[in-house]
Amino acid sequence: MSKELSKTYNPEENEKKIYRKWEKSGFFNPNKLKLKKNSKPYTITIPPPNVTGELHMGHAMNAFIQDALIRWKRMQGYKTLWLPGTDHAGIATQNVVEKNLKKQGLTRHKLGKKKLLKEIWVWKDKYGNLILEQLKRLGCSCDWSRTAFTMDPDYQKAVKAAFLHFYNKGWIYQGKRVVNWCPRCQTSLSDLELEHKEEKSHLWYIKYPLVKPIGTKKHITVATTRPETMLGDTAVAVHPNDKRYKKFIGQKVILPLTNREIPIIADSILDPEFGTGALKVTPAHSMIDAEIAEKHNLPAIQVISDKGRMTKKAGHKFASLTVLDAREKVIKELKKKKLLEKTKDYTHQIPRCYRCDSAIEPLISPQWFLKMDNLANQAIKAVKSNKIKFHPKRWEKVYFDWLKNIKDWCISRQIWWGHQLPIWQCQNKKTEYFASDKTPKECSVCNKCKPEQIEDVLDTWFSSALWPFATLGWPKQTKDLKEFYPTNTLSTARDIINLWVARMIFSSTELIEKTPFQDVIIHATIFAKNGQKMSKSLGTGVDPLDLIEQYGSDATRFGMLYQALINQDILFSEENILMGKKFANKVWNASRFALMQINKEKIKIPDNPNWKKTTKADKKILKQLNITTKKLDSYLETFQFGKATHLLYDFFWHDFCDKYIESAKKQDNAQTKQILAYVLLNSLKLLHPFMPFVTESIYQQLPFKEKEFLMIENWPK
RNA sequence: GGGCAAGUAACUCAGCGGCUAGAGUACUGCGUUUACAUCGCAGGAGUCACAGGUUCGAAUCCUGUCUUGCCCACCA
Repeated sequence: MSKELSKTYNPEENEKKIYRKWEKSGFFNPNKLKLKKNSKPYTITIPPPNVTGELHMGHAMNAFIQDALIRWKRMQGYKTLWLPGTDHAGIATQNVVEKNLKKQGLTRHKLGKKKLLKEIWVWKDKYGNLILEQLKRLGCSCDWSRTAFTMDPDYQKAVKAAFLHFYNKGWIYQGKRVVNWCPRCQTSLSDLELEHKEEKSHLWYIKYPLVKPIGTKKHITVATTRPETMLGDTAVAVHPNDKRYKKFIGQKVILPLTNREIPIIADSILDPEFGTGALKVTPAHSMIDAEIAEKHNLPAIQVISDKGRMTKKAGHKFASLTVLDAREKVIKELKKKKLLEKTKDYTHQIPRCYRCDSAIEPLISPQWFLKMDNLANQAIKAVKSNKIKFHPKRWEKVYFDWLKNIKDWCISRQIWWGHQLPIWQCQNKKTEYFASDKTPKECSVCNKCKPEQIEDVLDTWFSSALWPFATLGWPKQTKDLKEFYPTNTLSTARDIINLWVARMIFSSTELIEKTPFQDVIIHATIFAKNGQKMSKSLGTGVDPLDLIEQYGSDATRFGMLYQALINQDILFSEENILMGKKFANKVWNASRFALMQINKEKIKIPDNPNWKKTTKADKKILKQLNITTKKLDSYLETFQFGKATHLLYDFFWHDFCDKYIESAKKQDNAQTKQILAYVLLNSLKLLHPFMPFVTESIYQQLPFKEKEFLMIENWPK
């Protein structure tokens, strides 16, 4: 009863209670909604957080956006499904568990594969759903009965089905290529899994003596940032039009420290401006060098191992040294031989593992690739044709730029946690493989041996790419898939536009021949107030759950969405959350006042009111309510959450509280109270997607109408 | 090297051709009027990064410059 309403709004008390009621009601589940006959579905699948994860501000922002949308649509009468779940997040999760084991003095190799996987599953069960619990504190109205995980048994079937589809099309192949190798994680990585960091280093100028001197020239000088790789050089390359080197082309040099003879070749890929214009070619340890080597048919000599140490092929002096030690030694030796011409300071971007920050070692190694040309075109088409729209539109450029210059996707990883490739190796002919989604009874290569499945697992994004449809049951033609697919809206962060969004799009167009969603919202990234990335170690990180504890969930949501304008960055300021808290309190108190009036007189609110004899103030507020409703819809249709919250704030605080409530105090007649109640009820509806808890909690106090939940009330028109 | 975005009050941001450039926070003063001091009223606070240009009129459009952040890229 209203008498019991406290003078100030107490979120802590209300929020947990209300959430429990919602869950109990079952209305998060679309099948339990009471709907009109022809109601259309509206589906969002959540970007599945990693099972390593804790909720950060980006998650919170995204969750608020999705929940606001789904609540709005639910009230509009759609059959709404917001499907939650988590991602096994291959390398990321394995690394976290390995780190944990390290504390106990264990490594994955000591433990072995079976035990490590067991450990990871234990970890997943313990912490994996933590983030989903946290989403409940944010008020997310997900259908928890459909919670999915990217390694569920059904999901595994989807992954195999997708893989076999690509395989049978001939798009999956094995290749020996230079890949990004993380010596710590002991696996290959895709280009998107790298982080480039600036590093101060040197450019070393090394003299390679000519076999036959040309005039006074006794050597050719190459410039390199990685002198240790010279031990694996198989050529020196110059630009064909470079006048300085024309007569060198076709000659040979003696590779210092190894005394191998290697040719001087010409390739137009070179930049004559860089260094000396002559490039040492190390096909086993550089992508560009491998490309040159392929054209010129040069051999590759692997001098660095997958552990990041020099191999025997580097020569006995260097074998088993770390890369950095080898570098030092090479330079020392060169100096001794007077073959080091000079050293220059040089700053460059070096690639690092996005999960463990180790320096990446380009390494030649056998890997599995997915051909991208056809798939990339499908992805381009889906957006060019406007079947999928990005909001804001500018992000389409990022998407197109990547797809236009795409390379084949290296999908194999040498870790243990993930979906093992359904590829089997013939034990008689070890270079022969075949694919099968079940353990094969016999070898389809030799028909004799017992084939073995290869150890590699899939890039974690291969399975994430199937998320919107695998969670609904694909490849089975389930009821859910028929009803809720394609989904409507995807909301996510800009850093996974290519890593994830693009791959979902082509996976869907290829496997299901439908685009997976219509609208892609790329929400602003949240930075600390100083403009830097939020970081725990720098103490600039903000935990959304701390905010919720301090200000309440509604306040946090409202304050954050208030900042969600079309910008691409948000410098987080807590003042906005404070504003949200004050606003929640204002809503609470305006309602408290209205309730006092209404309760006295047992007011009923007509659904389609036909007011008699309205005053100027009455007319004004009713008109403003109408305008606000229409504007709000138009903002939400274009995903402008910031504008929506600004609008509601101004309407409720200034038009309704400051003006109308004040004049209502003076008017004091039965109809005024009805109007007061009517405007309040409709305001609560409009506010609900942005402040679900406090609005629901007030709604539960309203003395009129048969009612269940504000969550499923009719959206005002 | 290429791209994107941003520079407006002390802070975080609106405004994007025409009202004395606005909001929240912070600040100052005054307020116990049947919701709310998490409030109300009033107030101070800004060469709208800089320089040119278009226009009757520019924070807003164009050109250039500077500063900052982010992304992409095989310059060894």
